[in-house]
Amino acid sequence: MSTTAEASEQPRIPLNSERVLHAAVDIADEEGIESLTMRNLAHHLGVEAMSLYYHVENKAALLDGVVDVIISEIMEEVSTVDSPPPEDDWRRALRERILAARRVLLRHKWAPALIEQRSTMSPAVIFYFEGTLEILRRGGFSYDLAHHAMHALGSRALGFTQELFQPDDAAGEEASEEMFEAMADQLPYLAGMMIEIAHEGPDSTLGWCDDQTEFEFGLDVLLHGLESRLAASQ
Amino acid sequence: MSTTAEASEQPRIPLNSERVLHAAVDIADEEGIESLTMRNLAHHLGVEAMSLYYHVENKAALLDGVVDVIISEIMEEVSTVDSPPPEDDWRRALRERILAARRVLLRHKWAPALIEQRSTMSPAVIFYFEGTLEILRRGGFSYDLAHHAMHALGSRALGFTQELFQPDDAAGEEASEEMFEAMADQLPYLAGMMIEIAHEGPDSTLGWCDDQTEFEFGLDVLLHGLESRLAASQ
DNA sequence: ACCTGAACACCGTTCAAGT
DNA sequence: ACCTGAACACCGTTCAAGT
Repeated sequence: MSTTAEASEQPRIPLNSERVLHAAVDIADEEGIESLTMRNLAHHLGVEAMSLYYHVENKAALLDGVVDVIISEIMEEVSTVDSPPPEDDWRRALRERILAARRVLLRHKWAPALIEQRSTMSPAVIFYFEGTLEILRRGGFSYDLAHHAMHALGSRALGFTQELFQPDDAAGEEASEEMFEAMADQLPYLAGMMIEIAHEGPDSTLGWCDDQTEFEFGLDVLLHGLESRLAASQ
Repeated sequence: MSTTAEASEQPRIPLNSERVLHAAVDIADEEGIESLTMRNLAHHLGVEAMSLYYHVENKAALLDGVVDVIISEIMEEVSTVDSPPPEDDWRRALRERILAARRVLLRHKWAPALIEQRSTMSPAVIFYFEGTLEILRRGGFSYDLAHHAMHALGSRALGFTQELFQPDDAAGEEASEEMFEAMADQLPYLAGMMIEIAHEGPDSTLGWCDDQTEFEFGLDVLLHGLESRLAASQ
């Protein structure tokens, strides 16, 4: 799948932008997004770096294309869930849509940061939000309230939220804990929380993003709050 | 303030890490974060690039230091607001704290992305969250619920949320609109929303982040939702 | 103690050239 | 139509050396 193409005698299959983009996703998945360089990508495809520019305008366009691949994957995943019609239960329909999107991002942990970074107004992203808006409208939201709701959801609508501290390796976690202990006497509330809450191991699922239960808690708080607004508007 | 130090006959004031970090913030403010390179930073300080490594371990440490400068500025701003004691009105106290933090980020629009990117568990960040947790506790939250609440707030607790599409220049906006119009017939809900909602000009305040009214809407929805949870827990 | 110059290993990208 | 090689203008960083 992602084996580096070796110099072989077989006639070379010509590249196309689709193959380039999927190879880019594979590299990000397996080696991390920081390894996604033009030179490394070319190497994986058994080609010189400069050849990529025939299929992709530049690196920025490559990254936009990668985001599109991920969003397309999200669209596919979202289309497989069979929620109740939004007229019956918009809250459940929206919730399941968002959790489906999240499932895809769990397979590509580097993707949330990239999606935010590039804030791409691509067709794929637009279509995704069209579907989200449809649920809200069919659930009874005015355009105005639906618009606010989508802003309030923010990146959560796509299945992720950037969590502040989430050490990405064990070393980082250890360092944080040491620092924390050194300051514990000046941090009565945090210290109290640490004592009371069983720090239940590495449940974090989306890299430096939140883990599943926290994501669902925050999502449900928002959905509940939005429901109040909807009720007040009707 | 940020003028490049010229070759002058005055005896050179020796650098220190504080001056380095503040110069770095100035560069990010005035030239954009992408202009914050070791070489450019050194040039602004009238020094060779290699000199910086005497005061800062490497670029990663520089960026962590820059984040700390911003968080310190937030701490200062937050300390100037005189909210009611959280025992009387935790919701207002928390709201005003968050909006104060946001005011600082509006002065450093590049900062939210950097803060997320580096997810630094620095003393400054920890102290900020200690203060947030204090409000929740004194407002009646259990440690467990307060913990969930802080996750639910996420980066909003620091005064920002990363909005998905927010074109950063006029050209980008125009391009998006063209694309949108080309697809309008396949996007009935988004098209309907566009028609109904007056697209009230460039109100966006935090770069590709949300504008002030949307931020407050989302914040209030969350605070309301959290209040429900609190009431249910008491 | 503080700063420098040359050099290295990387980037993305251009341009003219090959098949 | 598709790919390449050499070169350019950048990065962050090392290391040995200067004052």
